[in-house]
Amino acid sequence: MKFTTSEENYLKNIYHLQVMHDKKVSASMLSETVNTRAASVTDMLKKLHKKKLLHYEPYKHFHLTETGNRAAIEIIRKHRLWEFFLVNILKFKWDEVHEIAEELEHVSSTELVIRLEQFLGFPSFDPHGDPIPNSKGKMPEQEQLSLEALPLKQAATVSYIRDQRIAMMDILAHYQIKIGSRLKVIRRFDFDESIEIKVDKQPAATISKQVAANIYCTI
Amino acid sequence: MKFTTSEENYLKNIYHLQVMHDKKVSASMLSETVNTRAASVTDMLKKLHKKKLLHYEPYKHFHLTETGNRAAIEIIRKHRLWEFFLVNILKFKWDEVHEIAEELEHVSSTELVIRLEQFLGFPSFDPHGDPIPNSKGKMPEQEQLSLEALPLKQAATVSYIRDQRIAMMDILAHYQIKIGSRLKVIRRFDFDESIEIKVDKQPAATISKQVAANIYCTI
DNA sequence: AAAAATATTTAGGTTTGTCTAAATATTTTT
DNA sequence: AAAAATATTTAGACAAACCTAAATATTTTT
Repeated sequence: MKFTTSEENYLKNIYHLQVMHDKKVSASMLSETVNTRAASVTDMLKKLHKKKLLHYEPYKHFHLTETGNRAAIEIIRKHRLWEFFLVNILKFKWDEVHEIAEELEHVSSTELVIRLEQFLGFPSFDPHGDPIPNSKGKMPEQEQLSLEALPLKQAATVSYIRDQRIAMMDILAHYQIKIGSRLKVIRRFDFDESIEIKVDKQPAATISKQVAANIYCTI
Repeated sequence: MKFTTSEENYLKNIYHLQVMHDKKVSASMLSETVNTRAASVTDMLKKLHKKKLLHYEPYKHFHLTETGNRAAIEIIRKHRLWEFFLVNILKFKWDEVHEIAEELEHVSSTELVIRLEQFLGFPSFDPHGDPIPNSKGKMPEQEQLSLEALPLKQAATVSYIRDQRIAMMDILAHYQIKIGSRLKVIRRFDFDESIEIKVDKQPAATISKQVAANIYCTI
């Protein structure tokens, strides 16, 4: 199926909002992300509904159909592959590529995307660390970063502990860190490479390099 | 200046028609190449005129202004660079890339084009042999092909005669071939590698391989 | 549970780029 | 040079995607 640029932008943004807000997407949220007045959003929601891309009833929350979801993922796939291309092949900086990829993602050829992906070596993550779905729409497993590698202030979810011996578990219990905890690195101290972190709603705490190196998380 | 996709397509097509028909471009010709009814073409001509991209007066022939010309060349430049990319990097066949390049040429970032060109090694000709203008809009010298290499039915202009001895000149005079003649190869005979050509408005004629090899032309 | 605030939709417009049909110019033929 | 043919423009519509203002639903507050 082929879509207009506008339809594609709506699909993509609905998808992102769904992921971020647990399927509960409202017209006003969408209105903000697509930078368009609510009344216009309503028009488009009806259009997407008529095309069976969206489950939608007036005044209710809405969400993508299976077809809509698949279409959104294809657009996101293109966006991220182009970002990868722009940064890794054309040597743009990672913060310069978003706008350009916003245009490139609407180029329609499927064959182009397949060949581009192949040329790039089937990358799994784009330069911002976002996963690149494969041609079947499957997202790769989230990349895991140790706390040593996690960028400052980047919120993350603890997903894996490498050294699982009791001594390590004691420390984790002490700081109340567990799989699923949300945390961010606030500061790194050069002297001993210790790092200050904030876990969930607790006050900030400082952990050693050895501990940090064993905690992995996903962004 | 930024243009809509539609404006860009008109600019590009006017440019091509101008080159092919010596500045004498008519609305009906354009109507054919942009695949749009004449009435719609008129609308766009007025719009381009108002934007000072086109010299235009009702019922008269029209031609691009300097600004319009420059814009058209920039679009053509993008088209040809992308074609080069598609064929030489993504390994498409040369006859598969036109449509895709028609979309890519409208991606607006100037920086993208510059980096793409650099990545590709500043190519001078696209996979179809068409010249790629540089970032200042200058076309490289046309690639010259001998009649032996000229694709069947490809219209070309005679630009150079390698062997300029009298015997050769006699032959050329006989066939009324001179620098600037328009010709195309109609047929190649396997037996003696002679080729049938059509020069200007004359009836078809057949020339030997030796003669063909000495006539160079540009597409 | 009523009032107030907020969210969403409807109604009626606008712009861009297209269309058809009719009017008008220009060019070609006789 | 008049008639016929062809090319171009004008007039009036339409779809897509947006807008504002007003009407209507829903949610939150009191």
